[in-house]
Amino acid sequence: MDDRLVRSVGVELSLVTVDLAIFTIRGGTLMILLVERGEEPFLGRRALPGGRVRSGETLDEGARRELMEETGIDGARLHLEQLGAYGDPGRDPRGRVVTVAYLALGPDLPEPVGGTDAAQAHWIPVGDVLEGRASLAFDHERILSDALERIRGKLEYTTVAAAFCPEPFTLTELRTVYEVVWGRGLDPSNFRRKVTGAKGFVEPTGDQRAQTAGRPAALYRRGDATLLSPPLLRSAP
Amino acid sequence: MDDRLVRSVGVELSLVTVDLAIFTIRGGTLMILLVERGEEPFLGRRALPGGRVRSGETLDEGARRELMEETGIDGARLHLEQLGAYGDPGRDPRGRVVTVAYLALGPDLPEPVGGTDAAQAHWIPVGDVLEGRASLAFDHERILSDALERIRGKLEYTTVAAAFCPEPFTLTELRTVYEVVWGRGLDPSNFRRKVTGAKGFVEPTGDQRAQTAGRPAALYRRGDATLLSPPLLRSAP
DNA sequence: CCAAAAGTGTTTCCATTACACCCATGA
DNA sequence: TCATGGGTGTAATGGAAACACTTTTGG
Repeated sequence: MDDRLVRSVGVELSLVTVDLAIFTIRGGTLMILLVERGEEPFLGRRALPGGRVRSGETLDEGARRELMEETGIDGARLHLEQLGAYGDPGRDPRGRVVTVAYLALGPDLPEPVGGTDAAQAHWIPVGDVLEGRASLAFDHERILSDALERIRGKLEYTTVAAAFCPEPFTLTELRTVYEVVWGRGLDPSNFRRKVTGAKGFVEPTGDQRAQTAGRPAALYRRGDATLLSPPLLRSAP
Repeated sequence: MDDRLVRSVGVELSLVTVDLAIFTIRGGTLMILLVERGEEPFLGRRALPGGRVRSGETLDEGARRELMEETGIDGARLHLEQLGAYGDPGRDPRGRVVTVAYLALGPDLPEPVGGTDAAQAHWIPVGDVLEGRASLAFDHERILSDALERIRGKLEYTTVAAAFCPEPFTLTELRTVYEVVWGRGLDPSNFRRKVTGAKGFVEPTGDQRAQTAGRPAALYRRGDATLLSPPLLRSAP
């Protein structure tokens, strides 16, 4: 985008983009999907997938389209919600770019096979980014930490945790979601009571899954409820 | 904004605005600050105050500036937080306008004396709008109801309720905030225990305030804490 | 002294915690 | 039969709900 061009039209216009913070859990680790930038600025640096919003689409539609284009993931299967707008004047060296960040959660998703964009997407442990072992383009680290904080909070009073589990799932798998996101162990028996007692959180399928060892676990699918009340608090009392 | 102009520059550019949902409580009623539009589209219709984001400022700064310009309120004294971005293609008949909505809460604020804009701002009961007795421009009714739902939720697990109270305040005043926003009565004695027991929610000033009748109430000011844990749930159990 | 509003005490109830224990399966 | 993980039972804890009761003021 040419900054002079924008000034010439008389009113301040901005480029509006969507950026996606897509999370999944693989092997007991919380992962974020990042692309390697194929152009300036921040060429070669990792970034959240995203792109321009097109003229006919809503912001949500733009987010789903970018999700598909950059990662090959069908947004219909994911939990997708808006996180917020980020528009500091200095966040993009090319000029004013306002981005609307989205938060997406999905069950163990495949390693994306190069989207239509040249950029290749990869799953990276969230810890690697937050502890400084990988630095992101633009203000994407800020977006990532806001997204993570949002998830941590939402696990308390909603049923979104189930969005991380491929159906059908066991209660241990669901509990692992909480443990990985909160970085804290939960008592299996109390967790079970809470989840099965909350109407509409999970529905038993009636089937079981055999493990390599131990008693087979009952299988569940997601229920209709989205809110969890009373909440399941993360604070250790 | 001229739609053809925007198309002519080759990439999709948008007008980015901020809109403010500013709430206060006056006389036991939750009020929202609305302006009467002085220009097309929606001329004469009520709308949330707001305006264009300027090139050098952050979104937050733009929100505070518009707050000052349109209402004469100094944003430093208010709780102000971003609500989210609204960018449906049809939301403004002039073309694509993405707005970043902000939520502001303040203690019984004065009736604004006409800002720099021609539009005059007035406090309107939120109920009048939500029950259809006043209809708003653009998608501002949607923004208003999202803002209200955000406040209702935030009262549960944060101390923002105190932002509605002019300091110093009594616990009855603080409780009234909850009752007005939630539309439900709370037990005064249990409320008192909860609030005074939560570290950093309110600090006693040591003073008292005499009422027209009854025992004088102790006065408090806001404490340092922003989070309230365990939360104060709105659901009647 | 009475009404009104602030503030305290107490009992009951319910959810969560912590932890002991039982169950079902593979090796 | 033993190790392993799934699942149940239960007593102790702590917060919240309900409501009776006391205190302090103005009329």
